[in-house]
Amino acid sequence: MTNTEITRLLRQIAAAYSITDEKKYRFQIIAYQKAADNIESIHTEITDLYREGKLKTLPGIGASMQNYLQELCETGQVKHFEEVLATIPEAVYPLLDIPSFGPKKAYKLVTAFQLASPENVMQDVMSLAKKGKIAPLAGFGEKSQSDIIRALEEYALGKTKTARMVLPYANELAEKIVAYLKKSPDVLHVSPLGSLRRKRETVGDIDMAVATNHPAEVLTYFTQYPGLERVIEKGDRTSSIIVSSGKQIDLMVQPPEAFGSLLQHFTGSKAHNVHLREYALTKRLSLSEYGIRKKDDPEKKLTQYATEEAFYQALELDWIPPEIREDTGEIELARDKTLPKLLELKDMKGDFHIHPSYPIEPSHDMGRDSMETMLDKAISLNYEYLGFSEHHPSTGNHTKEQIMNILIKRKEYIDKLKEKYNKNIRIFSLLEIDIQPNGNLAMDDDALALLDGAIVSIHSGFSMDKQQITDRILKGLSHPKAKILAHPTGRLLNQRAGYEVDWERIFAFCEEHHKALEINASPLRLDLSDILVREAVKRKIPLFIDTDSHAVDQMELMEYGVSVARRGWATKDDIVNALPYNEVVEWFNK
DNA sequence: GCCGTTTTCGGCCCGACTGTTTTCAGTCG
Repeated sequence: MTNTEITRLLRQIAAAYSITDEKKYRFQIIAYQKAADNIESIHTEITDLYREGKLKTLPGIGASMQNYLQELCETGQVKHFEEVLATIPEAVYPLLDIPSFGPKKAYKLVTAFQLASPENVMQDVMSLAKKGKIAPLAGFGEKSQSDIIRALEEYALGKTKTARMVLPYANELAEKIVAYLKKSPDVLHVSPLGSLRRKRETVGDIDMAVATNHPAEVLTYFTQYPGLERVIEKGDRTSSIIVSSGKQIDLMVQPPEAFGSLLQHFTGSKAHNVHLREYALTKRLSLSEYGIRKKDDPEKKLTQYATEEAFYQALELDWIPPEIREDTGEIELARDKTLPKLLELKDMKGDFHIHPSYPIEPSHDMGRDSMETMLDKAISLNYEYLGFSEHHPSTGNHTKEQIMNILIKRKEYIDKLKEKYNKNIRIFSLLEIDIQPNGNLAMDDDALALLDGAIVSIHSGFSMDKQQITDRILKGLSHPKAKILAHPTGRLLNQRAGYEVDWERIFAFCEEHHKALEINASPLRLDLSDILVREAVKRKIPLFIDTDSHAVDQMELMEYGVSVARRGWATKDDIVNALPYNEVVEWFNK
C-alpha cells in the first residue's frame, strides 16, 4: 500500500467520523487529518518505515495509529478502519476528492438519492443536478445546484484538490498579479505568500497579501483582473479568483499597521500556524491575522503588528525563515534562540554541473553555449570557480581510442582556458558519467584519470527495483573518481516520479566513503528533496547545489536549489560549493 | 487520537465566506 493510498484512507476515516458525530469525534477527526498531512509530507514509504521499525518516529502518529498502520502493513487492512468506513455508504468517498465537496454535502446527496455505486456516483450526481433534482433538497438551492455542476465539470477537466504548479510557473503568475495590484493607488504593499513564499517545490494556489487603507476598493480592483475567469468569493477581507489558466489566486488585505500579522498568518504552513497558536496559548495569548489578544484581558484588546519580526518578537521568538515554517522543530529553536543561520544565494561560490557546447559528441543532450560564455556568466555571478561536466562521449558511436582522443583534446582546451581565466575564475574539469545498469561507469579508468572528478548519475533503466537500483548506484559511486551523485532520484516534477532508492544505504555509504549528493537546482527536478536534504545535513553528508545548466541563462536557477537547501535546514558549511576554492580542491583530493 | 520548557491528564488555532438560512452549516485555508 502506498503513502498516497494510506493518506486517502485516513482522510476517509476522518470524513466518516465527521458524518457520524462531528462533536463527539472532533479530536479524532483532527488527529486523523494531521496524521494524513504528516504522511503526505514524508518521502519514505510507510511500508518501509514499518519494516525498519520506525513508525513511531513519525510526528502525529501515536500508539493507536502505529498499531493500525502496523496492521495495515501486515494484513493489507485494518479491522477498526473497516468498521468505521462501513458506517457510511461507500459512494460518499469518491465525492470527497472534488473541491467544494466535504463529508456533509457528499453524505446528504448520497443518502437523499440512495446512490449505491462508488464507480458511478459522479455521473449520478451530475445527472441529478442537471435534472434540477438537487435544488429542492433541504439545505440546497438553485445556486448550490449549479455550483455542483461546475465543480464536477472542473474536476473532470483535472482541477483537483492536489494539482500543483512548478515554481517558475507559479512565480511568473504571481509576478503578473503583483504587477497588476501595484497599479492600484490603494495598494501600499503587496507580497506573494503561502507555499510560494516558503519555496515549496510545487505550489497549489497563489496566495497574495496587500496592505491598504481601502480594503473594499482593493478587493474590487482585484476581481477586475484582466486575466480573470471567474470570482470564487469576495468579502470584506479576502477574495479568491480563478484566472484563465485555471489557477486560483487568494487575496487577503489588512491595514499597514497589521500587515505583519497578515504576512505571518498567510505564509503558513498550516501546521506551523497551528503549533504557533497553541504555543501562544501557553502564554495566554491568542493569535490571528489581525494581531494578538491577551486571553486574560477582559476587553480582549487587539495589539497589531506592522512587521513579521515584531509579531514573532511579541511571542519572544526569533524570526523564522519562511522556508522552514513546517512545524518540524523550528518554533522550539526560535524560542531557544538557536535557529541555524541558513544558506543564502550569495554564499554560493560556484556551480559544478554545467553542460557547455564543447564538441564532445555526447551520450545525451549537449549544451547550447560555449565554455567561455558560461565562464563569463559565472564571473558575473561572482563565482570563484566553475566545473564543466558535459555528458561523456557516447560509447555506442566511438571506439575507446576515439573517446580518449576527444577527452585529451578537451583537457588541452580546458588547460588553455585555465591559463586565460586564471585571474578571474578557477576551473574544474569534470564529466557527467552514466552509471550503467550493471553499476559500471560508462568511461574507462584512463579516461577518468584526465578529470578532477566525476559526477555520476542514472539516465536509463528507471524500472529496476529499489535494492537493484541502490546496488547499481553504490557500485558506480564506489569508483574513486566518482565524487557526486547527480539528480539522485531521477524525478521530474509533475511528469515522472523517479526511481525508488534505499536512502539509508546511500547515506551510510556517502558518510563512510566521502561522497556527495547533489541538490539539482533545476526547478523541474529539485532533488535531493528538502526532507532528504535535512536528513543528509543531520548526518553531515557533503552536498552540492548545481544548476545542471545546458544554456547560460539556466545558471541563474541556482536560487531554486538554494531554496531546497534552506528548506532542508542547510547552512553554508553544509554545501561544498559554498566553500572557498582551496577547500574545494582539498575536498576533491581527499 | 495526540502530546508535554506549566501538564502523563486535560487540553486541543482562528478566522473568512457562501448559500440557505432568520441564526447557521459547510467548506476552506
